[in-house]
Amino acid sequence: MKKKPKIEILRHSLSHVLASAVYEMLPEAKFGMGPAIENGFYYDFDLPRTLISEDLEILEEKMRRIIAANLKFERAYITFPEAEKDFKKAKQPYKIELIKDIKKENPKSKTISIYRTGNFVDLCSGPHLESTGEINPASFKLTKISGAYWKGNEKNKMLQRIYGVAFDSPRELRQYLAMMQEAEKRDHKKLGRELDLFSFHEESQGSAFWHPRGMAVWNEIENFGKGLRKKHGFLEIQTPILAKDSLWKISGHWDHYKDSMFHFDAEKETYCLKPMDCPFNIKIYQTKLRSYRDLPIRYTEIGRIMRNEKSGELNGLFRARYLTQDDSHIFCLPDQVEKEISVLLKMIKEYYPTFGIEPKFFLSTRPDDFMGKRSEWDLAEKNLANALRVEKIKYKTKERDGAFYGPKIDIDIKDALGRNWQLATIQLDFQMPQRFKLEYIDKDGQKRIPVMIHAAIFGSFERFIGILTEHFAGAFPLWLSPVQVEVIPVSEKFGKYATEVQQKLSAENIRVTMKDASESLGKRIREAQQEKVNYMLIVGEKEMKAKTVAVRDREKGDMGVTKIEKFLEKIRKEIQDKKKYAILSENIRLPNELFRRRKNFNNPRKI
RNA sequence: GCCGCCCUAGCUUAAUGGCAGAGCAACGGUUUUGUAAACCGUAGGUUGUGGGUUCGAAUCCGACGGGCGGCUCCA
Repeated sequence: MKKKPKIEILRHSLSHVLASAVYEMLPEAKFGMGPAIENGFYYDFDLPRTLISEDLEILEEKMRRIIAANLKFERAYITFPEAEKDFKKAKQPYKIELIKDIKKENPKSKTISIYRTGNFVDLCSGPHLESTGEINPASFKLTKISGAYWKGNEKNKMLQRIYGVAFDSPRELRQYLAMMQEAEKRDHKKLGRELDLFSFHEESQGSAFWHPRGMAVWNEIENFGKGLRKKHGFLEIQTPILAKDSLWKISGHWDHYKDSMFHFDAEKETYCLKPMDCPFNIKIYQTKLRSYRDLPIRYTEIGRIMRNEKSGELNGLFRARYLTQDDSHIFCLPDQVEKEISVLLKMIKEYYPTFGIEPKFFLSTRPDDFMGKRSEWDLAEKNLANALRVEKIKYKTKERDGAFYGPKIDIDIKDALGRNWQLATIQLDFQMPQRFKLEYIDKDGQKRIPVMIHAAIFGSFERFIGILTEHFAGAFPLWLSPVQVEVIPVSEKFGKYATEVQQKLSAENIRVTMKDASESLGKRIREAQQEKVNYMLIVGEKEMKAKTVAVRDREKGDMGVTKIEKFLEKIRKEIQDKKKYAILSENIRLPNELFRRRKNFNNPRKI
């Protein structure tokens, strides 16, 4: 068995200490589970009263006292009947349930492990530290209270969960807390407002309103994605947003997702706003008889879809009710599957590095509510795994996380706060073609059923732009930037020349603005910096006479004077290269690194 | 949807049961600026909405709306 890293043992031990402190405060507490997690730990309790945030301070204090008392984590093994008896006596129904579960999973094992510290005893597989004294009392902190369903099941009772963060040293804890504070500054909802990219309104919950500057980013991404698809033989289509329920009944979505589909009745029919594009793509496939020679057919669509996500699940651009997918559907022969998947994987490998984002691959396997035959699923999962192997892609498996109609390869990425979000997805589907009775005429003149592949390269425009905004902390690389250049005349006398410069750039499709001289030069530069404009062109007496511009780089500051044509040439190349700022491109994977760099990098002078 | 927290001007916020106040932004004027905040003034509020408690509510209580952090879900 792999030995657990020390930090994990520390975190796990702290969850035990937390439970012990809760026991001290509320002896009638019923205990759930308390594991170590990334950056810390939590413990679930069924308590006689609701916790408030002051309770966290009290509990922290109690924990510190337990640590100071240097109590031993005493381990003992007792038999299952003994365990059941003891925890029954202690009125711990959740522990009894756990004991029964463990017995069921390990019918051969005779004993079960418990831990004692002071007069608190908990069921726990360990390992823990030797004693509480090994914990540095300044290297952990209780952070939040939330609800959590017992065993993660919505139908079970909701328990109160206490979260804590913990590190080896107080220094690391301080770093982590500071980093989270920094991360809040790059929250896409905040930056979206500050940079005038998009807004949300209570009348249209969960749906972004895109402002002109946000559309600049959107359009660049759209064009980039379309270009990539065109290169790989995809044909663009567009389908409606509305269809009768009959279509969704055939596809199976009605049965699986009726509650989270928007639908309404009109003229004795029920209509649904589309939560998916696939059935519509299928309708286009079905408009003629297809030959094996026609396959693969690769459709791509900017799909505007609506899902009635539960209100508590919404989260800015990351989880929206109205979203826009960069959707693709491939209809192919069974022996073309692996190659098609490979092409999609290649596209993903080509796409993400452009933004300095490293995709993390997951293979999601057959869920419990799957449709179709096990043998088809086994084959589909094998196809996906093979394609991943051929492309030499490292991946992890997400057991039972596939779509109801097929297994999938997902690409996840972390946001500024370290939360994972799914972006790309490739789904292999033998079910929809059967349900919709799709066919093609094979070599031998027989009708056969094609295979369908669903894929999105970056998932949704909304989520992807949200991730990008946080990734770059709003300082977009030139090709994506809402405002690429701002012309700033030193005084009104040079307004005419500044306009001339602006027009010259604008004619080259550069996104350029100009600020007239009603404010001081310093202030206008400051504003442009805050708007994260990539280049400022300052023009005055000297520049006007010599037909030059003084270039100020958003990151590097004053870059000296140059001819307009020369500047144009430089940025044209920078845009073409989709050059990214190295400093900002790696931050998502390296939180500590990020914090250090941000300090140096985002350097508005202290005012 | 569930648990907890939050909502004061466009933004950031002050006032914790007793006159809703400031900074930035906006607008008007003066200034015409050389690389991160010129100066003076004006306007902007049913304190998310609608109830209750109170002599008196931004403040206390419950309802609704919206948001945030979790949970659940994510085709």
